[in-house]
Amino acid sequence: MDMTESANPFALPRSCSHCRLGHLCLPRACSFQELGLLDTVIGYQPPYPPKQRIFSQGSPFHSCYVVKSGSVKTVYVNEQGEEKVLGFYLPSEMFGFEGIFQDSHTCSAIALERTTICHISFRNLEQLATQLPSLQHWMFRMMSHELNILEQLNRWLSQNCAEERIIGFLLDLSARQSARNLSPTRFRLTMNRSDIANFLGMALETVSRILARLQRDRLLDIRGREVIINDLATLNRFKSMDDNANDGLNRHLIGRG
Amino acid sequence: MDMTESANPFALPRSCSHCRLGHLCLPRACSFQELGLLDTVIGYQPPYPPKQRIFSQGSPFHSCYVVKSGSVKTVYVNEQGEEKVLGFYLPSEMFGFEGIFQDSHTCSAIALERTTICHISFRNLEQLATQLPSLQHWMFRMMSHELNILEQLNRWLSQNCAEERIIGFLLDLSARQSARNLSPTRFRLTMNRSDIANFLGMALETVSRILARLQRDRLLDIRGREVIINDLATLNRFKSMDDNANDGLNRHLIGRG
DNA sequence: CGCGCAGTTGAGAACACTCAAATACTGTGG
DNA sequence: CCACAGTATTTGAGTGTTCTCAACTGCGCG
Repeated sequence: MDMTESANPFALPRSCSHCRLGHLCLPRACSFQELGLLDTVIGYQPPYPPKQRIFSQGSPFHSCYVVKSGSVKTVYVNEQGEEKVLGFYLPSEMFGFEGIFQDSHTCSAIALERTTICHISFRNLEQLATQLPSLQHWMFRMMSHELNILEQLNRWLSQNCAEERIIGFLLDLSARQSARNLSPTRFRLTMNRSDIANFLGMALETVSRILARLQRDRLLDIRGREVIINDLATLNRFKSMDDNANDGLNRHLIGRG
Repeated sequence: MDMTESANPFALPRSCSHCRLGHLCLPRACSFQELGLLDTVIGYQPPYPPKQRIFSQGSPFHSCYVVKSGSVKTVYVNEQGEEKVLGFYLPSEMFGFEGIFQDSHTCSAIALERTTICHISFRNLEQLATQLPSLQHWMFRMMSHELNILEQLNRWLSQNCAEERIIGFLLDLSARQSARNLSPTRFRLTMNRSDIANFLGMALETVSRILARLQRDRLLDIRGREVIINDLATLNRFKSMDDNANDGLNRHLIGRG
């Protein structure tokens, strides 16, 4: 215990100033002098174990959240009890501000694995934002970014066939890996087939079949949840049928931040 | 010319303080004393004729926009030149802040009929927001609202069959009519079948066929673009298969604000 | 070692799509 | 005011992607 942050990804960071993800996160909006102020709005919790909820649909909105390590899915449950997976969040990605509007969360957030989260008091963040115009602007940009991602996802889901959606999903994950300096061609899916299918609006059997086909065509290798992308170029050609915008921070081509 | 605002819906308003849509719009965020400040960030233009663009995909982002009268669609065009209709906007509804993130618009906005628009300088609005915390909060809420709408739309598009999507679309329009004190059961579609189909992610023939079926079942009457909803209760039963959130301001059940 | 969950594979059915043609509207000019 | 061109909408027939149901395999954990 008490290892340095870089040695133990689950260690609680002392401060935003020392966070390795700072270049992708709130500190980006602040000058060096302002960085200390961020720590006044951010809280830390011990890691969440797999399947644990960070917040629940309908619960009061107090905070936004940033994934520090691990991954998270957000889920909406309707009156019939049917689940809809709304998105997946990887380290440095922020979620929870869907709750601002109604002052309560419209979905639940659930850890997909052992996951560390920074909690950002929204009330305090808002107050700080009135004093730091660059922070205010950064927040508007983040929310606008989320809008862009959702619009792109809408396009994706309503215009593309099952195969294109799956390829887009994998390439999105790949790009988000890259943004964090991880391999864009080798990674582990932290969600199961059912979550992927639900997120992409198709049957889980379809996901399975299409992944098998892509593997047969040697475009990728997938064993369980381990993915190795063999032919990024060809896959990109499938995908680039649609995309030309929203690459501002080299994140989230489709899917969620 | 120079008629009072209520007599001529296309007359340029003198100020937000006198706008009939104030209870649904920015003035809602301001105290009486602050109302005057709003006028410093808002500009007016002569009405846009049908099919005219309010802004174009890729153009620099300067303003957000509110529909004062008429209606607007937003459209994304991909590399192949295929269009995707992203949303429809009715009076009091705000659009354009998808452009904040990249500082340029990621879609085009096009008037569907003769339409009056209020232009809100975003730079000025941001500056004003640092001085009026309630305005800042209102903006966060509006953007969060847009997120809610898009997430709901995502759910709708990926979980529901064609018939349910069309019913949801009509009921959404109906609810938005209500919010402006117009009849929820009789209204005119300002977009063509192709736009509806594109927005809902289906073929226009499917829209046509399903509307014919709903008419045959006496749930509604539709002649061209004139809609009369006969059996709101039954239609709602179809739709309420899914919804229980996002009714905060009694607007946009699906579709866009 | 076996139970349970996750994932794969197969067969048949259904919904929505495409192509094609007919009909109804809209706006314009004579 | 009517005729006409062009567009919008409806309707039909056949096809295809994806879904559902069902059985089977593999993996992890107690």
